Amino acid sequence: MGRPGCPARFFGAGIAMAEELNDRGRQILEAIIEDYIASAEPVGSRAVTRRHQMSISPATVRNVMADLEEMGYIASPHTSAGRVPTEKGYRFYVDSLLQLRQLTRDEQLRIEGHYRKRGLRVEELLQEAGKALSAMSSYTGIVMAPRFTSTVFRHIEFVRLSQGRLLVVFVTRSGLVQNKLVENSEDLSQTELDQIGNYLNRTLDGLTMQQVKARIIEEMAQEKALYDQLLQRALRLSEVALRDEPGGQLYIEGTSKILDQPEFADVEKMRRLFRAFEKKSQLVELLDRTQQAGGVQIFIGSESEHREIEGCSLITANYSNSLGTLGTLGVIGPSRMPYSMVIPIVDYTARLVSQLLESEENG
Amino acid sequence: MGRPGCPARFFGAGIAMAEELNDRGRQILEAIIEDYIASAEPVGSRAVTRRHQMSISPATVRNVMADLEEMGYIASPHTSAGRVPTEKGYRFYVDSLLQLRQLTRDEQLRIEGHYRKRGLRVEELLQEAGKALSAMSSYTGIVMAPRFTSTVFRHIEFVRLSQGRLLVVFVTRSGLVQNKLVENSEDLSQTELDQIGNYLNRTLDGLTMQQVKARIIEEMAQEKALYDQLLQRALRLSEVALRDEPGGQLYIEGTSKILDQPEFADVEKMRRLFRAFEKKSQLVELLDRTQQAGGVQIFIGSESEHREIEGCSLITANYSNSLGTLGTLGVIGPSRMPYSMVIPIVDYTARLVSQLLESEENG
DNA sequence: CGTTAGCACTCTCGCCTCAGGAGTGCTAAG
DNA sequence: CTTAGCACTCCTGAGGCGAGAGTGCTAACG
Repeated sequence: MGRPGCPARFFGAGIAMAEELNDRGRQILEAIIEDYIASAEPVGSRAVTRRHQMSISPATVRNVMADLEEMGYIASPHTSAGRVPTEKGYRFYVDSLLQLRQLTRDEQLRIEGHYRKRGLRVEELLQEAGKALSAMSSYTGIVMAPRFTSTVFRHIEFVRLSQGRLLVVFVTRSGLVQNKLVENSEDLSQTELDQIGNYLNRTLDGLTMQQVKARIIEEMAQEKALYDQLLQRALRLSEVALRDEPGGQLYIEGTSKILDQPEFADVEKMRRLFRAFEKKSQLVELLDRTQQAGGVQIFIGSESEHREIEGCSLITANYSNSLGTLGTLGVIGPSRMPYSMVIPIVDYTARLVSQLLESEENG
Repeated sequence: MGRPGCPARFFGAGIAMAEELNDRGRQILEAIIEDYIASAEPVGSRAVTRRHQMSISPATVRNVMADLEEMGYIASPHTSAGRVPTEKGYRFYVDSLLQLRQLTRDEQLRIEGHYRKRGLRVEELLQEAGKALSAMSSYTGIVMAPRFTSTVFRHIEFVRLSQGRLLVVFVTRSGLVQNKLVENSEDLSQTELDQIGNYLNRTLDGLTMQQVKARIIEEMAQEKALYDQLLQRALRLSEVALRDEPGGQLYIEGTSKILDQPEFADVEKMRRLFRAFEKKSQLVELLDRTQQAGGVQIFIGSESEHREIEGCSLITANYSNSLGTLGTLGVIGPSRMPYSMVIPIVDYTARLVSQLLESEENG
């Protein structure tokens, strides 16, 4: 990333493909894809020669295009239209042909401008990131809040709401607040809850949530818990509170940008996509899968195995702190997307968000 | 509400109109509107006589329709199409003609079913309400979280994040959690913050946020604050924390339902509407205005003074606790909407949410 | 005087045709 | 292997046409 002039390699693979294609083939495929990205219209053989000043005739291009079609990189909507890239075509383009643009200083500043406001809470920061992604790319921005397990414990608080019902409030070191309702058969007074809270705050400060969980299970197994009622209660309560962690909050910004894309003039396609936006769980699952790998990842169309986002691509990157990956953010738009532009935007945003969160943690 | 067979009167007014129209005129207007609501297609004179078994001829109906058109209740898209209700027509219908349906027991149960899950936090409850509204009405559900000022203070907590930056977490009695980042020139230790928190929790429990604010200002004016450093800090901190209250969170559910409506086959209209959904601030403002009045309120088209939702109607009701109005919820859909059905749904949901929140508060 | 039947008129909509244009694949020549 | 030429296919938009729906007007009717 950030090395202009150097083709990148992304999630998914087109290893064998490179062999099949000679230099001219690649060049023509690139021309077709870039023209199509720019115009959203099928690209004919003449357009290729004209726009890219190649020293070959349209007829030659046609021969090559026929080969490309047979290999599955492009397809024609009907006999006498030009050619349109297939998913395989985009994949090859992204893996082997794409020259990433360097963001200009001005673009960087525009992205950073979204975070200028003082006193942004983490939630607001993430939402702003979504807006920034959308505004810069003209597509839909997606930001997944940090996975709970990867955050660092800072504070816990138990608030008694009513008989047996209490609210557990967690604060992470970066200032992310999450809360959970717990129904507890044993009705503890607020004073008792405060004691428990104090104990846990003293004990757990600075651990990751994962470590917190491990610690609690470990301590529960130890014998001394049996004799110390406060400890016992504290462990039981926090175990319940941590049992099923809150699902990663998802921020989706700029959905209306999708309406501007010509490929979604078809209402049915659009409806599917919007349904997908509403059913966030699937997206969360998809984004979750990207968390293993680092760097920028690209899903093209059906590679994501979600039919709802047919014809769409998803570009994601992780943001992280010194301890590791926190969450994922990215852009979703039509497969016909200026990757050379959007990829650096996503990449830069991820770095920026990482930085900002890091600085929040360290003040 | 809930008195079937009894025309209702809603926000906005058609006072003088009732005089202009004789019984037959009303009957025909009602027939036109109901047919149009059912079919989304212009209604002709024959359709009126046929579907509603009137003992008058189409020619007579035509005469009446011409009058209705002149009075501005209906309009024709072009010379030889049927008639379509105007905003004024809908308004008159809603104010004077509409017979509200009683929800069946089954429908009530279906609404209630959305809240069956145990351990719903307030945030989740409100989101579920949005989903329920959308699912029951087939339009878009909107729920505005309680205005901060009208909630009841339960707990406050200050968490030090880093040098001079701290997070204030409020919990309301119903279990709503809100947090705010405060930059404080004086760097207080966590122990000091805890002291301050304890003090405020003892002092403010059970007051509404409005009262809390008043109390703080009052105490700040008193002399004793000058001599007690803890008190002084507590007051100053909480004043900062309360300074500009967090804007009411807005839950919008079921936006994709809009895509199913024939009136939004026009992409441009749809785009405007989705933009409006994204710019939540306008909607919040609109909903805010409804908070003064009680009961169910109806905005038809441009009555809301927001061009974005042209062709749409908004049906809202407040939910409340024993102390007064908390927030607003409702449904947004095309003006061509089965009001007799949607109004009871909104009304019932508002009552249900009020009840559920009330029971949360009292356990 | 209100109501109704009849009728000419208007407008939309779907369907067809037709010409123009774009782009292809094939063939044969360079 | 490349290229020019050409016949062919298919989409697109314009224009024309008939069917259908619905209207407004007029004149007759009770």
